[in-house]
Amino acid sequence: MPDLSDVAAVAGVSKATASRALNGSGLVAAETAVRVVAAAARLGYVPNRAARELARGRTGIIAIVVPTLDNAFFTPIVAGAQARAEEAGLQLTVAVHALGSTGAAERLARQVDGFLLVAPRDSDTLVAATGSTKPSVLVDREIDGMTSVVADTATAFGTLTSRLAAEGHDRVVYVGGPAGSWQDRQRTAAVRDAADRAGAQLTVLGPLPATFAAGVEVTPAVLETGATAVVPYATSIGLGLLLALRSRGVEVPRDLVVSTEPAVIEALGIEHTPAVDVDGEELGRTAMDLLVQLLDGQDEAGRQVRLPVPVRG
Amino acid sequence: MPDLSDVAAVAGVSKATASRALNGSGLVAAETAVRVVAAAARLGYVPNRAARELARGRTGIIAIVVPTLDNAFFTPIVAGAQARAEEAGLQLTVAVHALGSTGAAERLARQVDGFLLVAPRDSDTLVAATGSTKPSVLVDREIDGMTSVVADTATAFGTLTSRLAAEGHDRVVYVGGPAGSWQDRQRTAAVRDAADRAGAQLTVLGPLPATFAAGVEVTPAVLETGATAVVPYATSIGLGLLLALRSRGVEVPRDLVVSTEPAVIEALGIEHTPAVDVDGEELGRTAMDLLVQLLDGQDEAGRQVRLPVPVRG
DNA sequence: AGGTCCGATGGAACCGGTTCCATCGAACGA
DNA sequence: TCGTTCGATGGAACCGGTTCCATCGGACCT
Repeated sequence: MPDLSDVAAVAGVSKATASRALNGSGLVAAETAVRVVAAAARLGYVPNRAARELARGRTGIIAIVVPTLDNAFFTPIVAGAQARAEEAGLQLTVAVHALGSTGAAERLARQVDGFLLVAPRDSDTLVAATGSTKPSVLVDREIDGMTSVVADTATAFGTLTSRLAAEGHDRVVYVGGPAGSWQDRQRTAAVRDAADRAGAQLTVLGPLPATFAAGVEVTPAVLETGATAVVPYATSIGLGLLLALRSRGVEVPRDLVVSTEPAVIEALGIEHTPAVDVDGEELGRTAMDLLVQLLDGQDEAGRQVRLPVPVRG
Repeated sequence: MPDLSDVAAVAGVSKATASRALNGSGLVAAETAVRVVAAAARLGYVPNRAARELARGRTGIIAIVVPTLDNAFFTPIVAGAQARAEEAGLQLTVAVHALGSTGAAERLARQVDGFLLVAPRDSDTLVAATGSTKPSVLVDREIDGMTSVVADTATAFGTLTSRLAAEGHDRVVYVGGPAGSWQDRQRTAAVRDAADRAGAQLTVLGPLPATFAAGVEVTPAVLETGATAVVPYATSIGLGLLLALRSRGVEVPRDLVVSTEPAVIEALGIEHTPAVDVDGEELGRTAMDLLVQLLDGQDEAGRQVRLPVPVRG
């Protein structure tokens, strides 16, 4: 395995210069830099991560903490963050719900440069505590003083509800998401507000996990309300609902309107069913961008970004 | 931040002894060890990962390479592997489909101690090449000479097909999985074999991605075959199929039998629909166990484990 | 009682980079 | 023309552990 000394020797310079040349510090003469880079390429030199970490005092690793992997909503976020991390020369390690477990977050904090906290369901104080150990960016949750990026689904859910009401649905059900979910609280408030404003009657069900099975299971409760439109917290719930409704012979969207993922609605040939469309990858990318800026000291903690969410259909 | 020297100083021993005591090498006097451990605890000492890696020449990181995160089947595998990794004091980093992309696998290889290659869809030679850079365990694929663990779904799919045929279904459709999938090849062969043996007519559709949307989209083709039973490659495909069939007024399982995830079948109140039940977490755990044994030199590469897969319903 | 062997421990080299500080030469100004 | 300054480079310390090798003292053997 070639070594920095090997590269330096081949290029005819010292380790110090070789290091500077390869990291683009700009303090090396242009032609020297070229020579070093060429030598590195020829030898197939790959820097030793551990040595670099030790010398720099930084790990180059970012932890992305998600509450669960069950929810398909999180995977595009991870993918988006991953893509940006790679561009920035950072590694991403996925941790599932480390905040609650005793000491896990503290231990993790020593091994990473920063956190991406995705939709944590813990208390504000606990989240803030974790966030203060290392530069952190919140995703899909806002807490004063912490940098965050959220999909503005609350507004979208409000719009959706207003539109349904305008189309004549005067009894609406909102099927809520996981307990402790900040987004669920925002959406519930927005839906309630829109329903009140339009004079529609609203029933709120939940909390329940954002899974297909939960959607299937909640169906009887939904039908009991006598509502003609359903707004589910997540796509997965909506799909379970849809399948269970069809299985019971309820025609969608004639008898009941369910809003869910546009792609599936289209594939099923359902028309006139409005739905919200969240771009998870964009969320992940933005979060990582914000974190990189924090790490570089280009930005102070506390910035709050809201990505607009279109309502389609 | 307390240092190993600090711990040593407090315990009244040298760095060397402190190191040995904390790593349980057994070469330290019992009482000395106790003293060191106590000192470390009191100071809140946490070893510096980078320094340890550099000195040991090992990273303590395992990469789990999955072809995509779209497929819900992979998340329990990751979760299972993660759990075992934690127990073994290893970190797990998730990489999406790094094998194909140029040089990505080589770069990754330098930063990890081993690979968990989950259902890779590349050629045998490419997979073997990656596997030879570091100790590796294949999941849901077998290649001669490489350690692997697979869910024996081929047998389960065969059993399933036989059972369907025995129940009177003489026209069966197998809806195949992703292109290049080893499991898909195994299952196709097993299903074909069982169908032939039972004298049933078999149509094979695919390849297609293991997604809900794909299940919805393939439905017309399934109905065209005139079959009375469908065996889908994955649960997600089965669910899409189920929803689309119900949407078209096809009664399941009266008019058509679809085999998919037991939990959902139960929730929908469908009876008499056999299905295979893969334990992804177990797969992940076993894979990590095998890898740990490889790393410890307790085992030679090449061992092949097959986990039995029950057919339920 | 003297020599040998072994267990416990300390000193120091080493892993492979980064970066501070010193040095050197050339260009520039007086 | 000589001194000053600045850019480029090299030497060496350092990051924080691990581990080889040497040392030391006590128990055991003859």
